Amino acid sequence: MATRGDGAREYGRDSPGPVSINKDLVAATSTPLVLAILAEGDSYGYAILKRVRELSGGELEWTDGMLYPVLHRLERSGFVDSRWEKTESGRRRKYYRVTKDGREQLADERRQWRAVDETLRRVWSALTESAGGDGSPVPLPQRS
Amino acid sequence: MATRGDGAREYGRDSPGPVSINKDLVAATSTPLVLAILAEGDSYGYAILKRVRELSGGELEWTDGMLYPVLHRLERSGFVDSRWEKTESGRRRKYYRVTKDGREQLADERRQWRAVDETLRRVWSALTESAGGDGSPVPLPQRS
DNA sequence: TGGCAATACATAGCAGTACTATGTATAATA
DNA sequence: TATTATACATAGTACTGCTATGTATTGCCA
Repeated sequence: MATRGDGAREYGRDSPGPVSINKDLVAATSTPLVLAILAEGDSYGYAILKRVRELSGGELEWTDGMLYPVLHRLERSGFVDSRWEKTESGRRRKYYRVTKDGREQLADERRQWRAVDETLRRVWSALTESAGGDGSPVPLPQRS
Repeated sequence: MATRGDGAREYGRDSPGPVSINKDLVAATSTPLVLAILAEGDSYGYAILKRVRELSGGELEWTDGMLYPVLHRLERSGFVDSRWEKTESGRRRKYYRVTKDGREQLADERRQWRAVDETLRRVWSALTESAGGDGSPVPLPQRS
């Protein structure tokens, strides 16, 4: 059974603001975030989903349908490998583990993120003076 | 004439490391970065390209072929509007100006970026202890 | 005066892919 | 016995980003 379609509403309700992250940003985040979570220790799909929710304070709501393809892609790329395990209760789980290549990839993703983040901060900082720190409509400071 | 295909190499050479930002991250950056640059003041394609290079210290190398579609999309979405102008020398330029909706969108993009950035920082900070601050292979700290 | 680089904008066309919707299955719980 | 939570998987397509390519003018240098 897939999450979302109904479930998401419930969890998102009480978070500071239902920010709802756009497609592109979600896509840009998935690889570094999954690799980083796996770098904390081996894990499996469902647990990763919960960890993402936890780390983001409920702001990021990934569906299982979007996570598994990411995991498969990472495996095809050699950044993670997987093994099946069985809990005492009999439930099967596929555990993922980050490889050496995966750690290198993670380091590279961080470098990229940093480069972009610094660029954005640089251009935003100038704007911030007129805005109230974070966003909000901005009272048209232009003279042109 | 389109940039890149040869040009990029030249500019990228002396930057700290040719980071080369991946597709997804570039896609996630384009809207907030263009809107922010226009929020500094009205501008046009070629100048925006140079401003991106400048702001990123040469790390981000956008081509004109990818910028113009972004500009057109922003205009279709009502986040910017445009006007033709002519320089003294006779060269025509299309100036873009961020609209009120565009400023709201920019604020929202910043909120999203912040949410995601904080999530990544949270999970990365734990990893950083074992790594050398930024990236580099990481000496396998796991006990499992 | 010829040629190249820089400036300036535009888009066809397709390759690539992210996600929704949907499926299966078991354990726990009410 | 019905529902929720746990657990994984993928077909199919809707979407879109970018490369490659086109046009045109100005300025510079040899």
